[in-house]
Formats: sequence, C-alpha cells, structure tokens
Amino acid sequence: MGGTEFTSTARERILRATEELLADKDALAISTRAICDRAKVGMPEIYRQFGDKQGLLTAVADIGFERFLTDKRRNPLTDDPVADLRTAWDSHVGFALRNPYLYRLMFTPTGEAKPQAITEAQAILLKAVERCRDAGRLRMSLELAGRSILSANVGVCMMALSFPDLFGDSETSPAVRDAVIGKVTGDEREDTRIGTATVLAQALVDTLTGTAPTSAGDLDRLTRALRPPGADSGAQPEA
Amino acid sequence: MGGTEFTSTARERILRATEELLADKDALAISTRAICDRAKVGMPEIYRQFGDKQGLLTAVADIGFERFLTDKRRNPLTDDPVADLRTAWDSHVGFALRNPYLYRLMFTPTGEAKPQAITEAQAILLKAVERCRDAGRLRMSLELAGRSILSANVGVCMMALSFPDLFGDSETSPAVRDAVIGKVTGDEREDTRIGTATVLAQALVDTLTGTAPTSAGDLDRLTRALRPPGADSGAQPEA
DNA sequence: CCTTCGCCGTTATCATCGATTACGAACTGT
DNA sequence: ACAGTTCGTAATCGATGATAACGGCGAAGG
Repeated sequence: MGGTEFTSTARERILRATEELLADKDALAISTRAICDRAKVGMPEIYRQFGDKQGLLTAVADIGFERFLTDKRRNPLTDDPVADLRTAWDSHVGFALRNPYLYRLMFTPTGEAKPQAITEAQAILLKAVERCRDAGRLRMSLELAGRSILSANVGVCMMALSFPDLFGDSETSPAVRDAVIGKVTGDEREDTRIGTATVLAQALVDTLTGTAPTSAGDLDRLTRALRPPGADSGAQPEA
Repeated sequence: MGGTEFTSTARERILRATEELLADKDALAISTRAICDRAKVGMPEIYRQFGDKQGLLTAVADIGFERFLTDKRRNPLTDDPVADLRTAWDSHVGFALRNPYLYRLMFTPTGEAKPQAITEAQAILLKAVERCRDAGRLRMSLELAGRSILSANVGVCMMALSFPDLFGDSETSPAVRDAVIGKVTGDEREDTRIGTATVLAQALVDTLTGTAPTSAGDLDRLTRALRPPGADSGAQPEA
C-alpha cells in the first residue's frame, strides 16, 4: 500500500483514454463520449473530475509535459554543456514527431487554458543553459537564451508537424539548432580562430618589440591554424 | 463572375464577417450562425460557397496570407539584402502580433485543411534569400535557408502568442532573428574580426621577415579592432 | 444491525453547432 | 410573358458539450 495501489481510479482511466485517443486524432476532434466509452465511465465523471473538457485537456497536456521532461532527463550529461544543449534540442524534436497531437495540445493551447508545466520545461532548459554559462560559453542572459532556444525549437517542430511535405525534412532542425545554440553559446570554431589570431598577433607584436621573441616554428604553426577549415579545396572569401 | 464589381457579393460578405469575428476570438470558437448573422446571409450560403466550415476557414487563411504578403511587399528593398531579411522578419512578427487569431489559423491548420498560400510566402522569402546569395552572403542552399528562417520566425510568433507572459518580451525575436540570419548569411562581425586578425598577422609576419614593414600605429589600430565587441562596455546594437 | 450520509454510476435531457433539405421569392435571359 | 437559375428562409437532423435527476453502494455513526 506504499505509494500507488492497484489504482484504476476513474480519473486515471479518463486521462489514459484521452491520451490513447490523442495518438490518432487532434484534441478538438475527440468527443467526450468517445473518451467516456473507452474509459468505461459516465459522462458526468469528466465534469466531476476536471470541470470541463478544457480542464481535462490541460491535465493531459500537463501529463504530456511530464513525459516530455522524463524523456529529456534520460539524456546523460556529458562534459560538453553545449553538446548537451544540442541533444536536448534533438530530444525535443523527437518527442514532437512521435506525439504530434499531444505536442500541439501542449504548445498551442486554445483559449485561456495554458498548461503550467511549460514553466518546468523552461526551468529544465535553463539548467542546461546555466551549465553553459558556468563553462564560460554564454553570450547573453540565461532567460533570453532559454527563450530563444525554446522558441526556435518549437517553431521547427510546429512547421514540421503542420506542413510535413514542406518542412518535414531532416536538415532544417539541425540548421536552426546550430544557428541558435551557436549564437547563444558562441560558435566554438569562430572563437577558436579569433583566439588563435589574437595569440598570433600578440606573439608577433611581442617579437617585434623585442619583449618576448617567438620561434619561427611556433609562428608557422599559428598561421596554419588560422586558415579557414575548408581552405584547401573550394573558393574562400579573401581576408 | 470574373471581375470584382462594386456590389458586395455574398461570398465577400461572408469572408469579411469571418475576418471581423476572427479579430476577437479563435477560429474554432466562431459559429457559422454568428458568421451568417453578421454577413446577412443564410446558413446554406456558406456551404454553397465554401463546401464546409473548413473550406471557409481555409479561404480566410488564404486571404490572410495575401495581407501578410502585401505587408511584406510594402518594405522597400535596400542595397543590404541581409538587412532586408531582418526587416522581413520583423514585419512577420508584427503581423502575427496584430492578427493573433488569423495568424494561428494560417500557420497551425487543423486537420487536413492546409492553406496553400504558405508556399507563396516561402517563395517571397526565397526571393529575399536569393538576393543574399547573389551578394555572396549565403552559407547554405536557398531552400534550407528559407525553411530555417521561416521555422524560427513562426516559432517566435507562436510562443509569443500562446504564452505572452513568458515569451511576449521584445528581446527574444531579435535574438533568434540575428542568430538564424547570421548563421544563414554569415555573421559579418565575426568575419570582420577574423579578417582583421588575418590582416594583422600577415602584416606582422611581413614586418618580421623584412618584406614590408608596418608602422606601429597601424599595428596598434588593428590590435584594438580585434578585441571582442562587448569587452569594454555593454553590448551595443550594430549600426 | 440499522440508519444516514456521501460518493459514484446510469439515464435522460438541454442548448448549441455543423450541415442539409425543402420551398418560395426574385432576378435573368429569351 | 415565361422558364430556369439564383438566392434567401425556415425547418430539420445528427453530434457534441454540459447538467440535472435518480438510484445504488459502501463507509461512518448510533
């Protein structure tokens, strides 16, 4: 009798029935009678438990957020917080594609019914962003970073769900992901090149002024590291 | 029936009535009877003209896309295609905030009713992207760039509309905008810094090897230009 | 053991909505 | 003037969200 007995309470059955029906059709296309039929309850039970249909749907949306968050928590944390941010993005997209109608119910609430759990989702995301900040890889405030990432992430998912033939490809999501996360955390490759250039410049200045001479081998190595990644083949913008 | 005479035909009145009602409440919260009442037509007229309610809503969504595109066309084209891309983004956000319910009807279609005008919107966007490519400011394919920008743009708008208290701020949109457009077209500021560093390094190398000596003043100026933008004072918007 | 109260399920019912049919009036082309 | 089309009106149907009324069943209390 510890936590959950063999609970098949009416409330749970209604929620589960709604979730199952939500796997096939949109929330607004589900009738309360179909829910009651599948849940083996009478119609007034819905209104005794949730007030009205909106209450039921928001409850289902909140449960969806719980699944969403447990999915995200399953991702192991590595020592690269930026990479963790990317996997969190991909996990988000995967959830949306796997549960299209539930996702739309969660992120496009109708009327005044707004699920509370979205703040929790944002809190989880902010934790990941905070780890980036602690690693010195953040270029803006925590809140702005979190809002930017989540907005773009939802946008990619909504377009893929609403217009699968136009936006259902597998390129857009990584492109937007790398764009936003790169902007938020700073593009490592660019930073590396700039840092290398700065180091080289300082070394050369020091050598010139006679403060701290640098070997020709080190200078050559730094100069080589400064070249753009794809410099050997295709055309490149001149400096 | 080819041209539009002055007389307000029944179809026109229905469309206008729906648009007006759409200014106050969501599309699904509008009853066909309310539409007919306002349009001064009988109920069968809707079904004679549009087949069913979905057809009417799709027609309204298409009209919304027309307004959306004329809004965008109003933006004058400058000689900076990347800046035009940014103003197009802001125009998009402005339209969404001014017509929240119409915007949701346009970009989150219910069921199988998908407005086809979104391809026109994407075509307009692709034109702007194409101008960036012609200016040598594109880092990916046209289609991917267009999908990335539109997805992120819609995401920012949807979150601002669905959760105004959490995402209704005025910082997120420019942040995501600059992130995505910067990634698509190449961040000019970063390129400038890298270019400056490269020029500086080359100048120093030339000075060292005695090929082409550089004055100490030029070296100092280049070194100063290499520092990160937000190093001394707070971040400032680029001119 | 019986009573009473509260919880839960069942049935019936209401109001509204999307959608359709039937019918009549007005307009048009010949 | 007449026939055919178009369009407006009223009535209606099936489904849906939401409630009310009633009845049984178990738990608290005497």
